[in-house]
Amino acid sequence: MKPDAVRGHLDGLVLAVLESGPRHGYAVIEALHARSGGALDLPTGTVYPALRRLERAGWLSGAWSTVGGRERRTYTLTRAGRHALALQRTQWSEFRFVVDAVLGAT
Amino acid sequence: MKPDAVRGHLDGLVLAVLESGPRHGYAVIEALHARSGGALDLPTGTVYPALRRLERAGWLSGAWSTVGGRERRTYTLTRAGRHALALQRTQWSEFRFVVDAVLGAT
DNA sequence: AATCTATAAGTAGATACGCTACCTATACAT
DNA sequence: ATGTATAGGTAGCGTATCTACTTATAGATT
Repeated sequence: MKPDAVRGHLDGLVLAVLESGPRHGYAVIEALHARSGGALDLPTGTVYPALRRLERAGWLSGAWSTVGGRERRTYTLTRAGRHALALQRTQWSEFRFVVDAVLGAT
Repeated sequence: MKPDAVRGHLDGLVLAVLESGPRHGYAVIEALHARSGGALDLPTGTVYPALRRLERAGWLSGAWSTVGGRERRTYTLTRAGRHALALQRTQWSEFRFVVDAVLGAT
């Protein structure tokens, strides 16, 4: 997987793994890794800023807690986030269709 | 189609429309538009620099000609370009699979 | 005791690339 | 004379992702 491929699609991916329940950043990275069959191994420097960005956008709400002596920031999908996720899915669907058509996905 | 979606995938799209034969830049834009069912309407400021970049990479070879009083730069897919296109296709295939898996393309 | 690994959060800065907004020019239709 | 389609291009912006780094705790290993 070339580095820049996820660009423009990361938001949807992050929102999707938070759909099944709240997670903290590190767990989001692990979930992306797991659900992609190991293909996605995104660095913290990519995911943490993305989570903050999505929080600023009102799609996630973040809350601090302490678990096992470690600080965690747990993110929960907001109602707006659910709508955003739905939009991301339709946009992905359209994009996939377009690229398939042009690329000649035989 | 949101602006940045094609990022990281444009090269493959351009190479793909040149697979069926040489085209000049303007015709590449039109071909992308047509083959995407109108979804892709990429500005010259996106496509022209991309063509130059692909030429520098050795994937295209460009040549000037004059048709109907207008200057044209016609781009032809090189052998390396064909290999690059094949690679782009497999990478797209993988990427699509991964995003589908994470996004839960139900 | 010291070191390593896993877990957990983050920031700073660089890079790349697509986009916006321009400019130039010819042919042809209005 | 103006507008539209065709054809080429550049300059600079924005920003999302990546690289590389820091800080910290818990537990395992040496």
